[in-house]
Amino acid sequence: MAHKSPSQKNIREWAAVPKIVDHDERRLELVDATWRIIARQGMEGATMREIALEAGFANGALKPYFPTKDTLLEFAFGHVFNRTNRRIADVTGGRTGLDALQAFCLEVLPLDEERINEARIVIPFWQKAVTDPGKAEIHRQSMEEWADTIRRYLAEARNSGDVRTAVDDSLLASQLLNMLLGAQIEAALAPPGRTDFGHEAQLEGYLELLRN
Amino acid sequence: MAHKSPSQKNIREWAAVPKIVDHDERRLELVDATWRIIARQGMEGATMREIALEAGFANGALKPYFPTKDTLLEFAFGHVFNRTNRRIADVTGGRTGLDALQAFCLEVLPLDEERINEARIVIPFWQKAVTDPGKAEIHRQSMEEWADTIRRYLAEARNSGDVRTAVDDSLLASQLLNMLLGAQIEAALAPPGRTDFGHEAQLEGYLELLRN
DNA sequence: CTTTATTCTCTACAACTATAGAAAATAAAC
DNA sequence: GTTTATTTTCTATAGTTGTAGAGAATAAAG
Repeated sequence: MAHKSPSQKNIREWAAVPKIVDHDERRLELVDATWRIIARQGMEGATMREIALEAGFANGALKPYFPTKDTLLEFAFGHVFNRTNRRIADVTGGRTGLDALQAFCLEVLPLDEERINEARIVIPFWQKAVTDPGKAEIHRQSMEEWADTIRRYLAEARNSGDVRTAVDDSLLASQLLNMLLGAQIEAALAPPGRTDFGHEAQLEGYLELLRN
Repeated sequence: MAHKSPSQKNIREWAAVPKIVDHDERRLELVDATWRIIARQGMEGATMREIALEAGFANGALKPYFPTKDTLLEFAFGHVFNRTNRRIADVTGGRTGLDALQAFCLEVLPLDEERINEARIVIPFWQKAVTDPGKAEIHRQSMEEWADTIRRYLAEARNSGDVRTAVDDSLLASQLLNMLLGAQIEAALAPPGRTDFGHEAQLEGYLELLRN
């Protein structure tokens, strides 16, 4: 515990109180700078110095907020995940069945510049995860959650008669999940500026397969 | 040109001829060592010193065979690609239609330890490709070739009546390709030792979707 | 102004990197 | 043995990295 409680700020009754920065907010600022660097220069450019510079600080200013680089990266990756999941929750709220499934996929697919950038961030994360069991576990858990979600929507779609294929739902969920991951790679490796990969049509086509 | 022609060795008529190593073969040795290091310790462990050690040499011994690290890595990545494509050619030879398509996919999927290791290598490659247009182009071209192959098999399968779905073949090819890429990620991030991810069943299920 | 706690800059450092190149080891031919 | 061309080791170098920590800058309160 290096910096008191991060959430309750400016609570001090007796004396000089020059505390200005909200540590949580600052952490998010730094994560945002990190995010920008990785998207622009790739993981190799994401040095502590470069991140600090991007955030408008000098070399050592990150230390009080992230004791180590790995802490910063872990936080940054987690933040992207959380944001994606929040967007998913927003978009699928109220929907069910194939409709919800489509909304879910459209939110995960790299369909605009922002989400293509996220794809450019998730690939370095995967590389780290290859040799970092902790990060691999984060990924595994996220994917399991997503698979559960997909299976739930598929079950609803079967009840309503929208999905009629004889293929097992668990297989379908795995297929769809892998398709979504593959789409990240395609988008992340494309030359900057490209935003159309036909992923919507690809998704439509897949959902069509499920209806038969 | 640092080391004469690499292919024609031991051709010398007049005097002392102590040349022993076949440069091409040595390059493959070094690439193999690199491959092992990346699979075991990840990309971060693949330093020139570590690679040399793994190959049984000292620090500077790689220089005559690969003038720079990037040369070595590019060659190593290319070698994995070529080997995969050679295996694909072996396995699909003589087959057509859905049969060939299945064989193709089963060869690309990470179904055994060796191909899971290849998945652990392709992810670092992807990360490099995110900021290295040259490597991205290698990937793009490979994927285009694979997509062509898949489309050819799909066309054959339609002619024979095996594939009857109304969904366009190009969309199907993209779907399948992305599924294959996603499977690489799943396998590469799994804890070492796991070899069964249900990818065969996933593939069977997808081919079943195409038949309807 | 002074006091005081916080925030940030700046310099320093040890570890590690790719790479270069001199020198030693090597092994065939004589 | 000597000669000779190749191969490999070894040491050196310049650059970069994450991290540490002293000190300066900062800003509110008295």
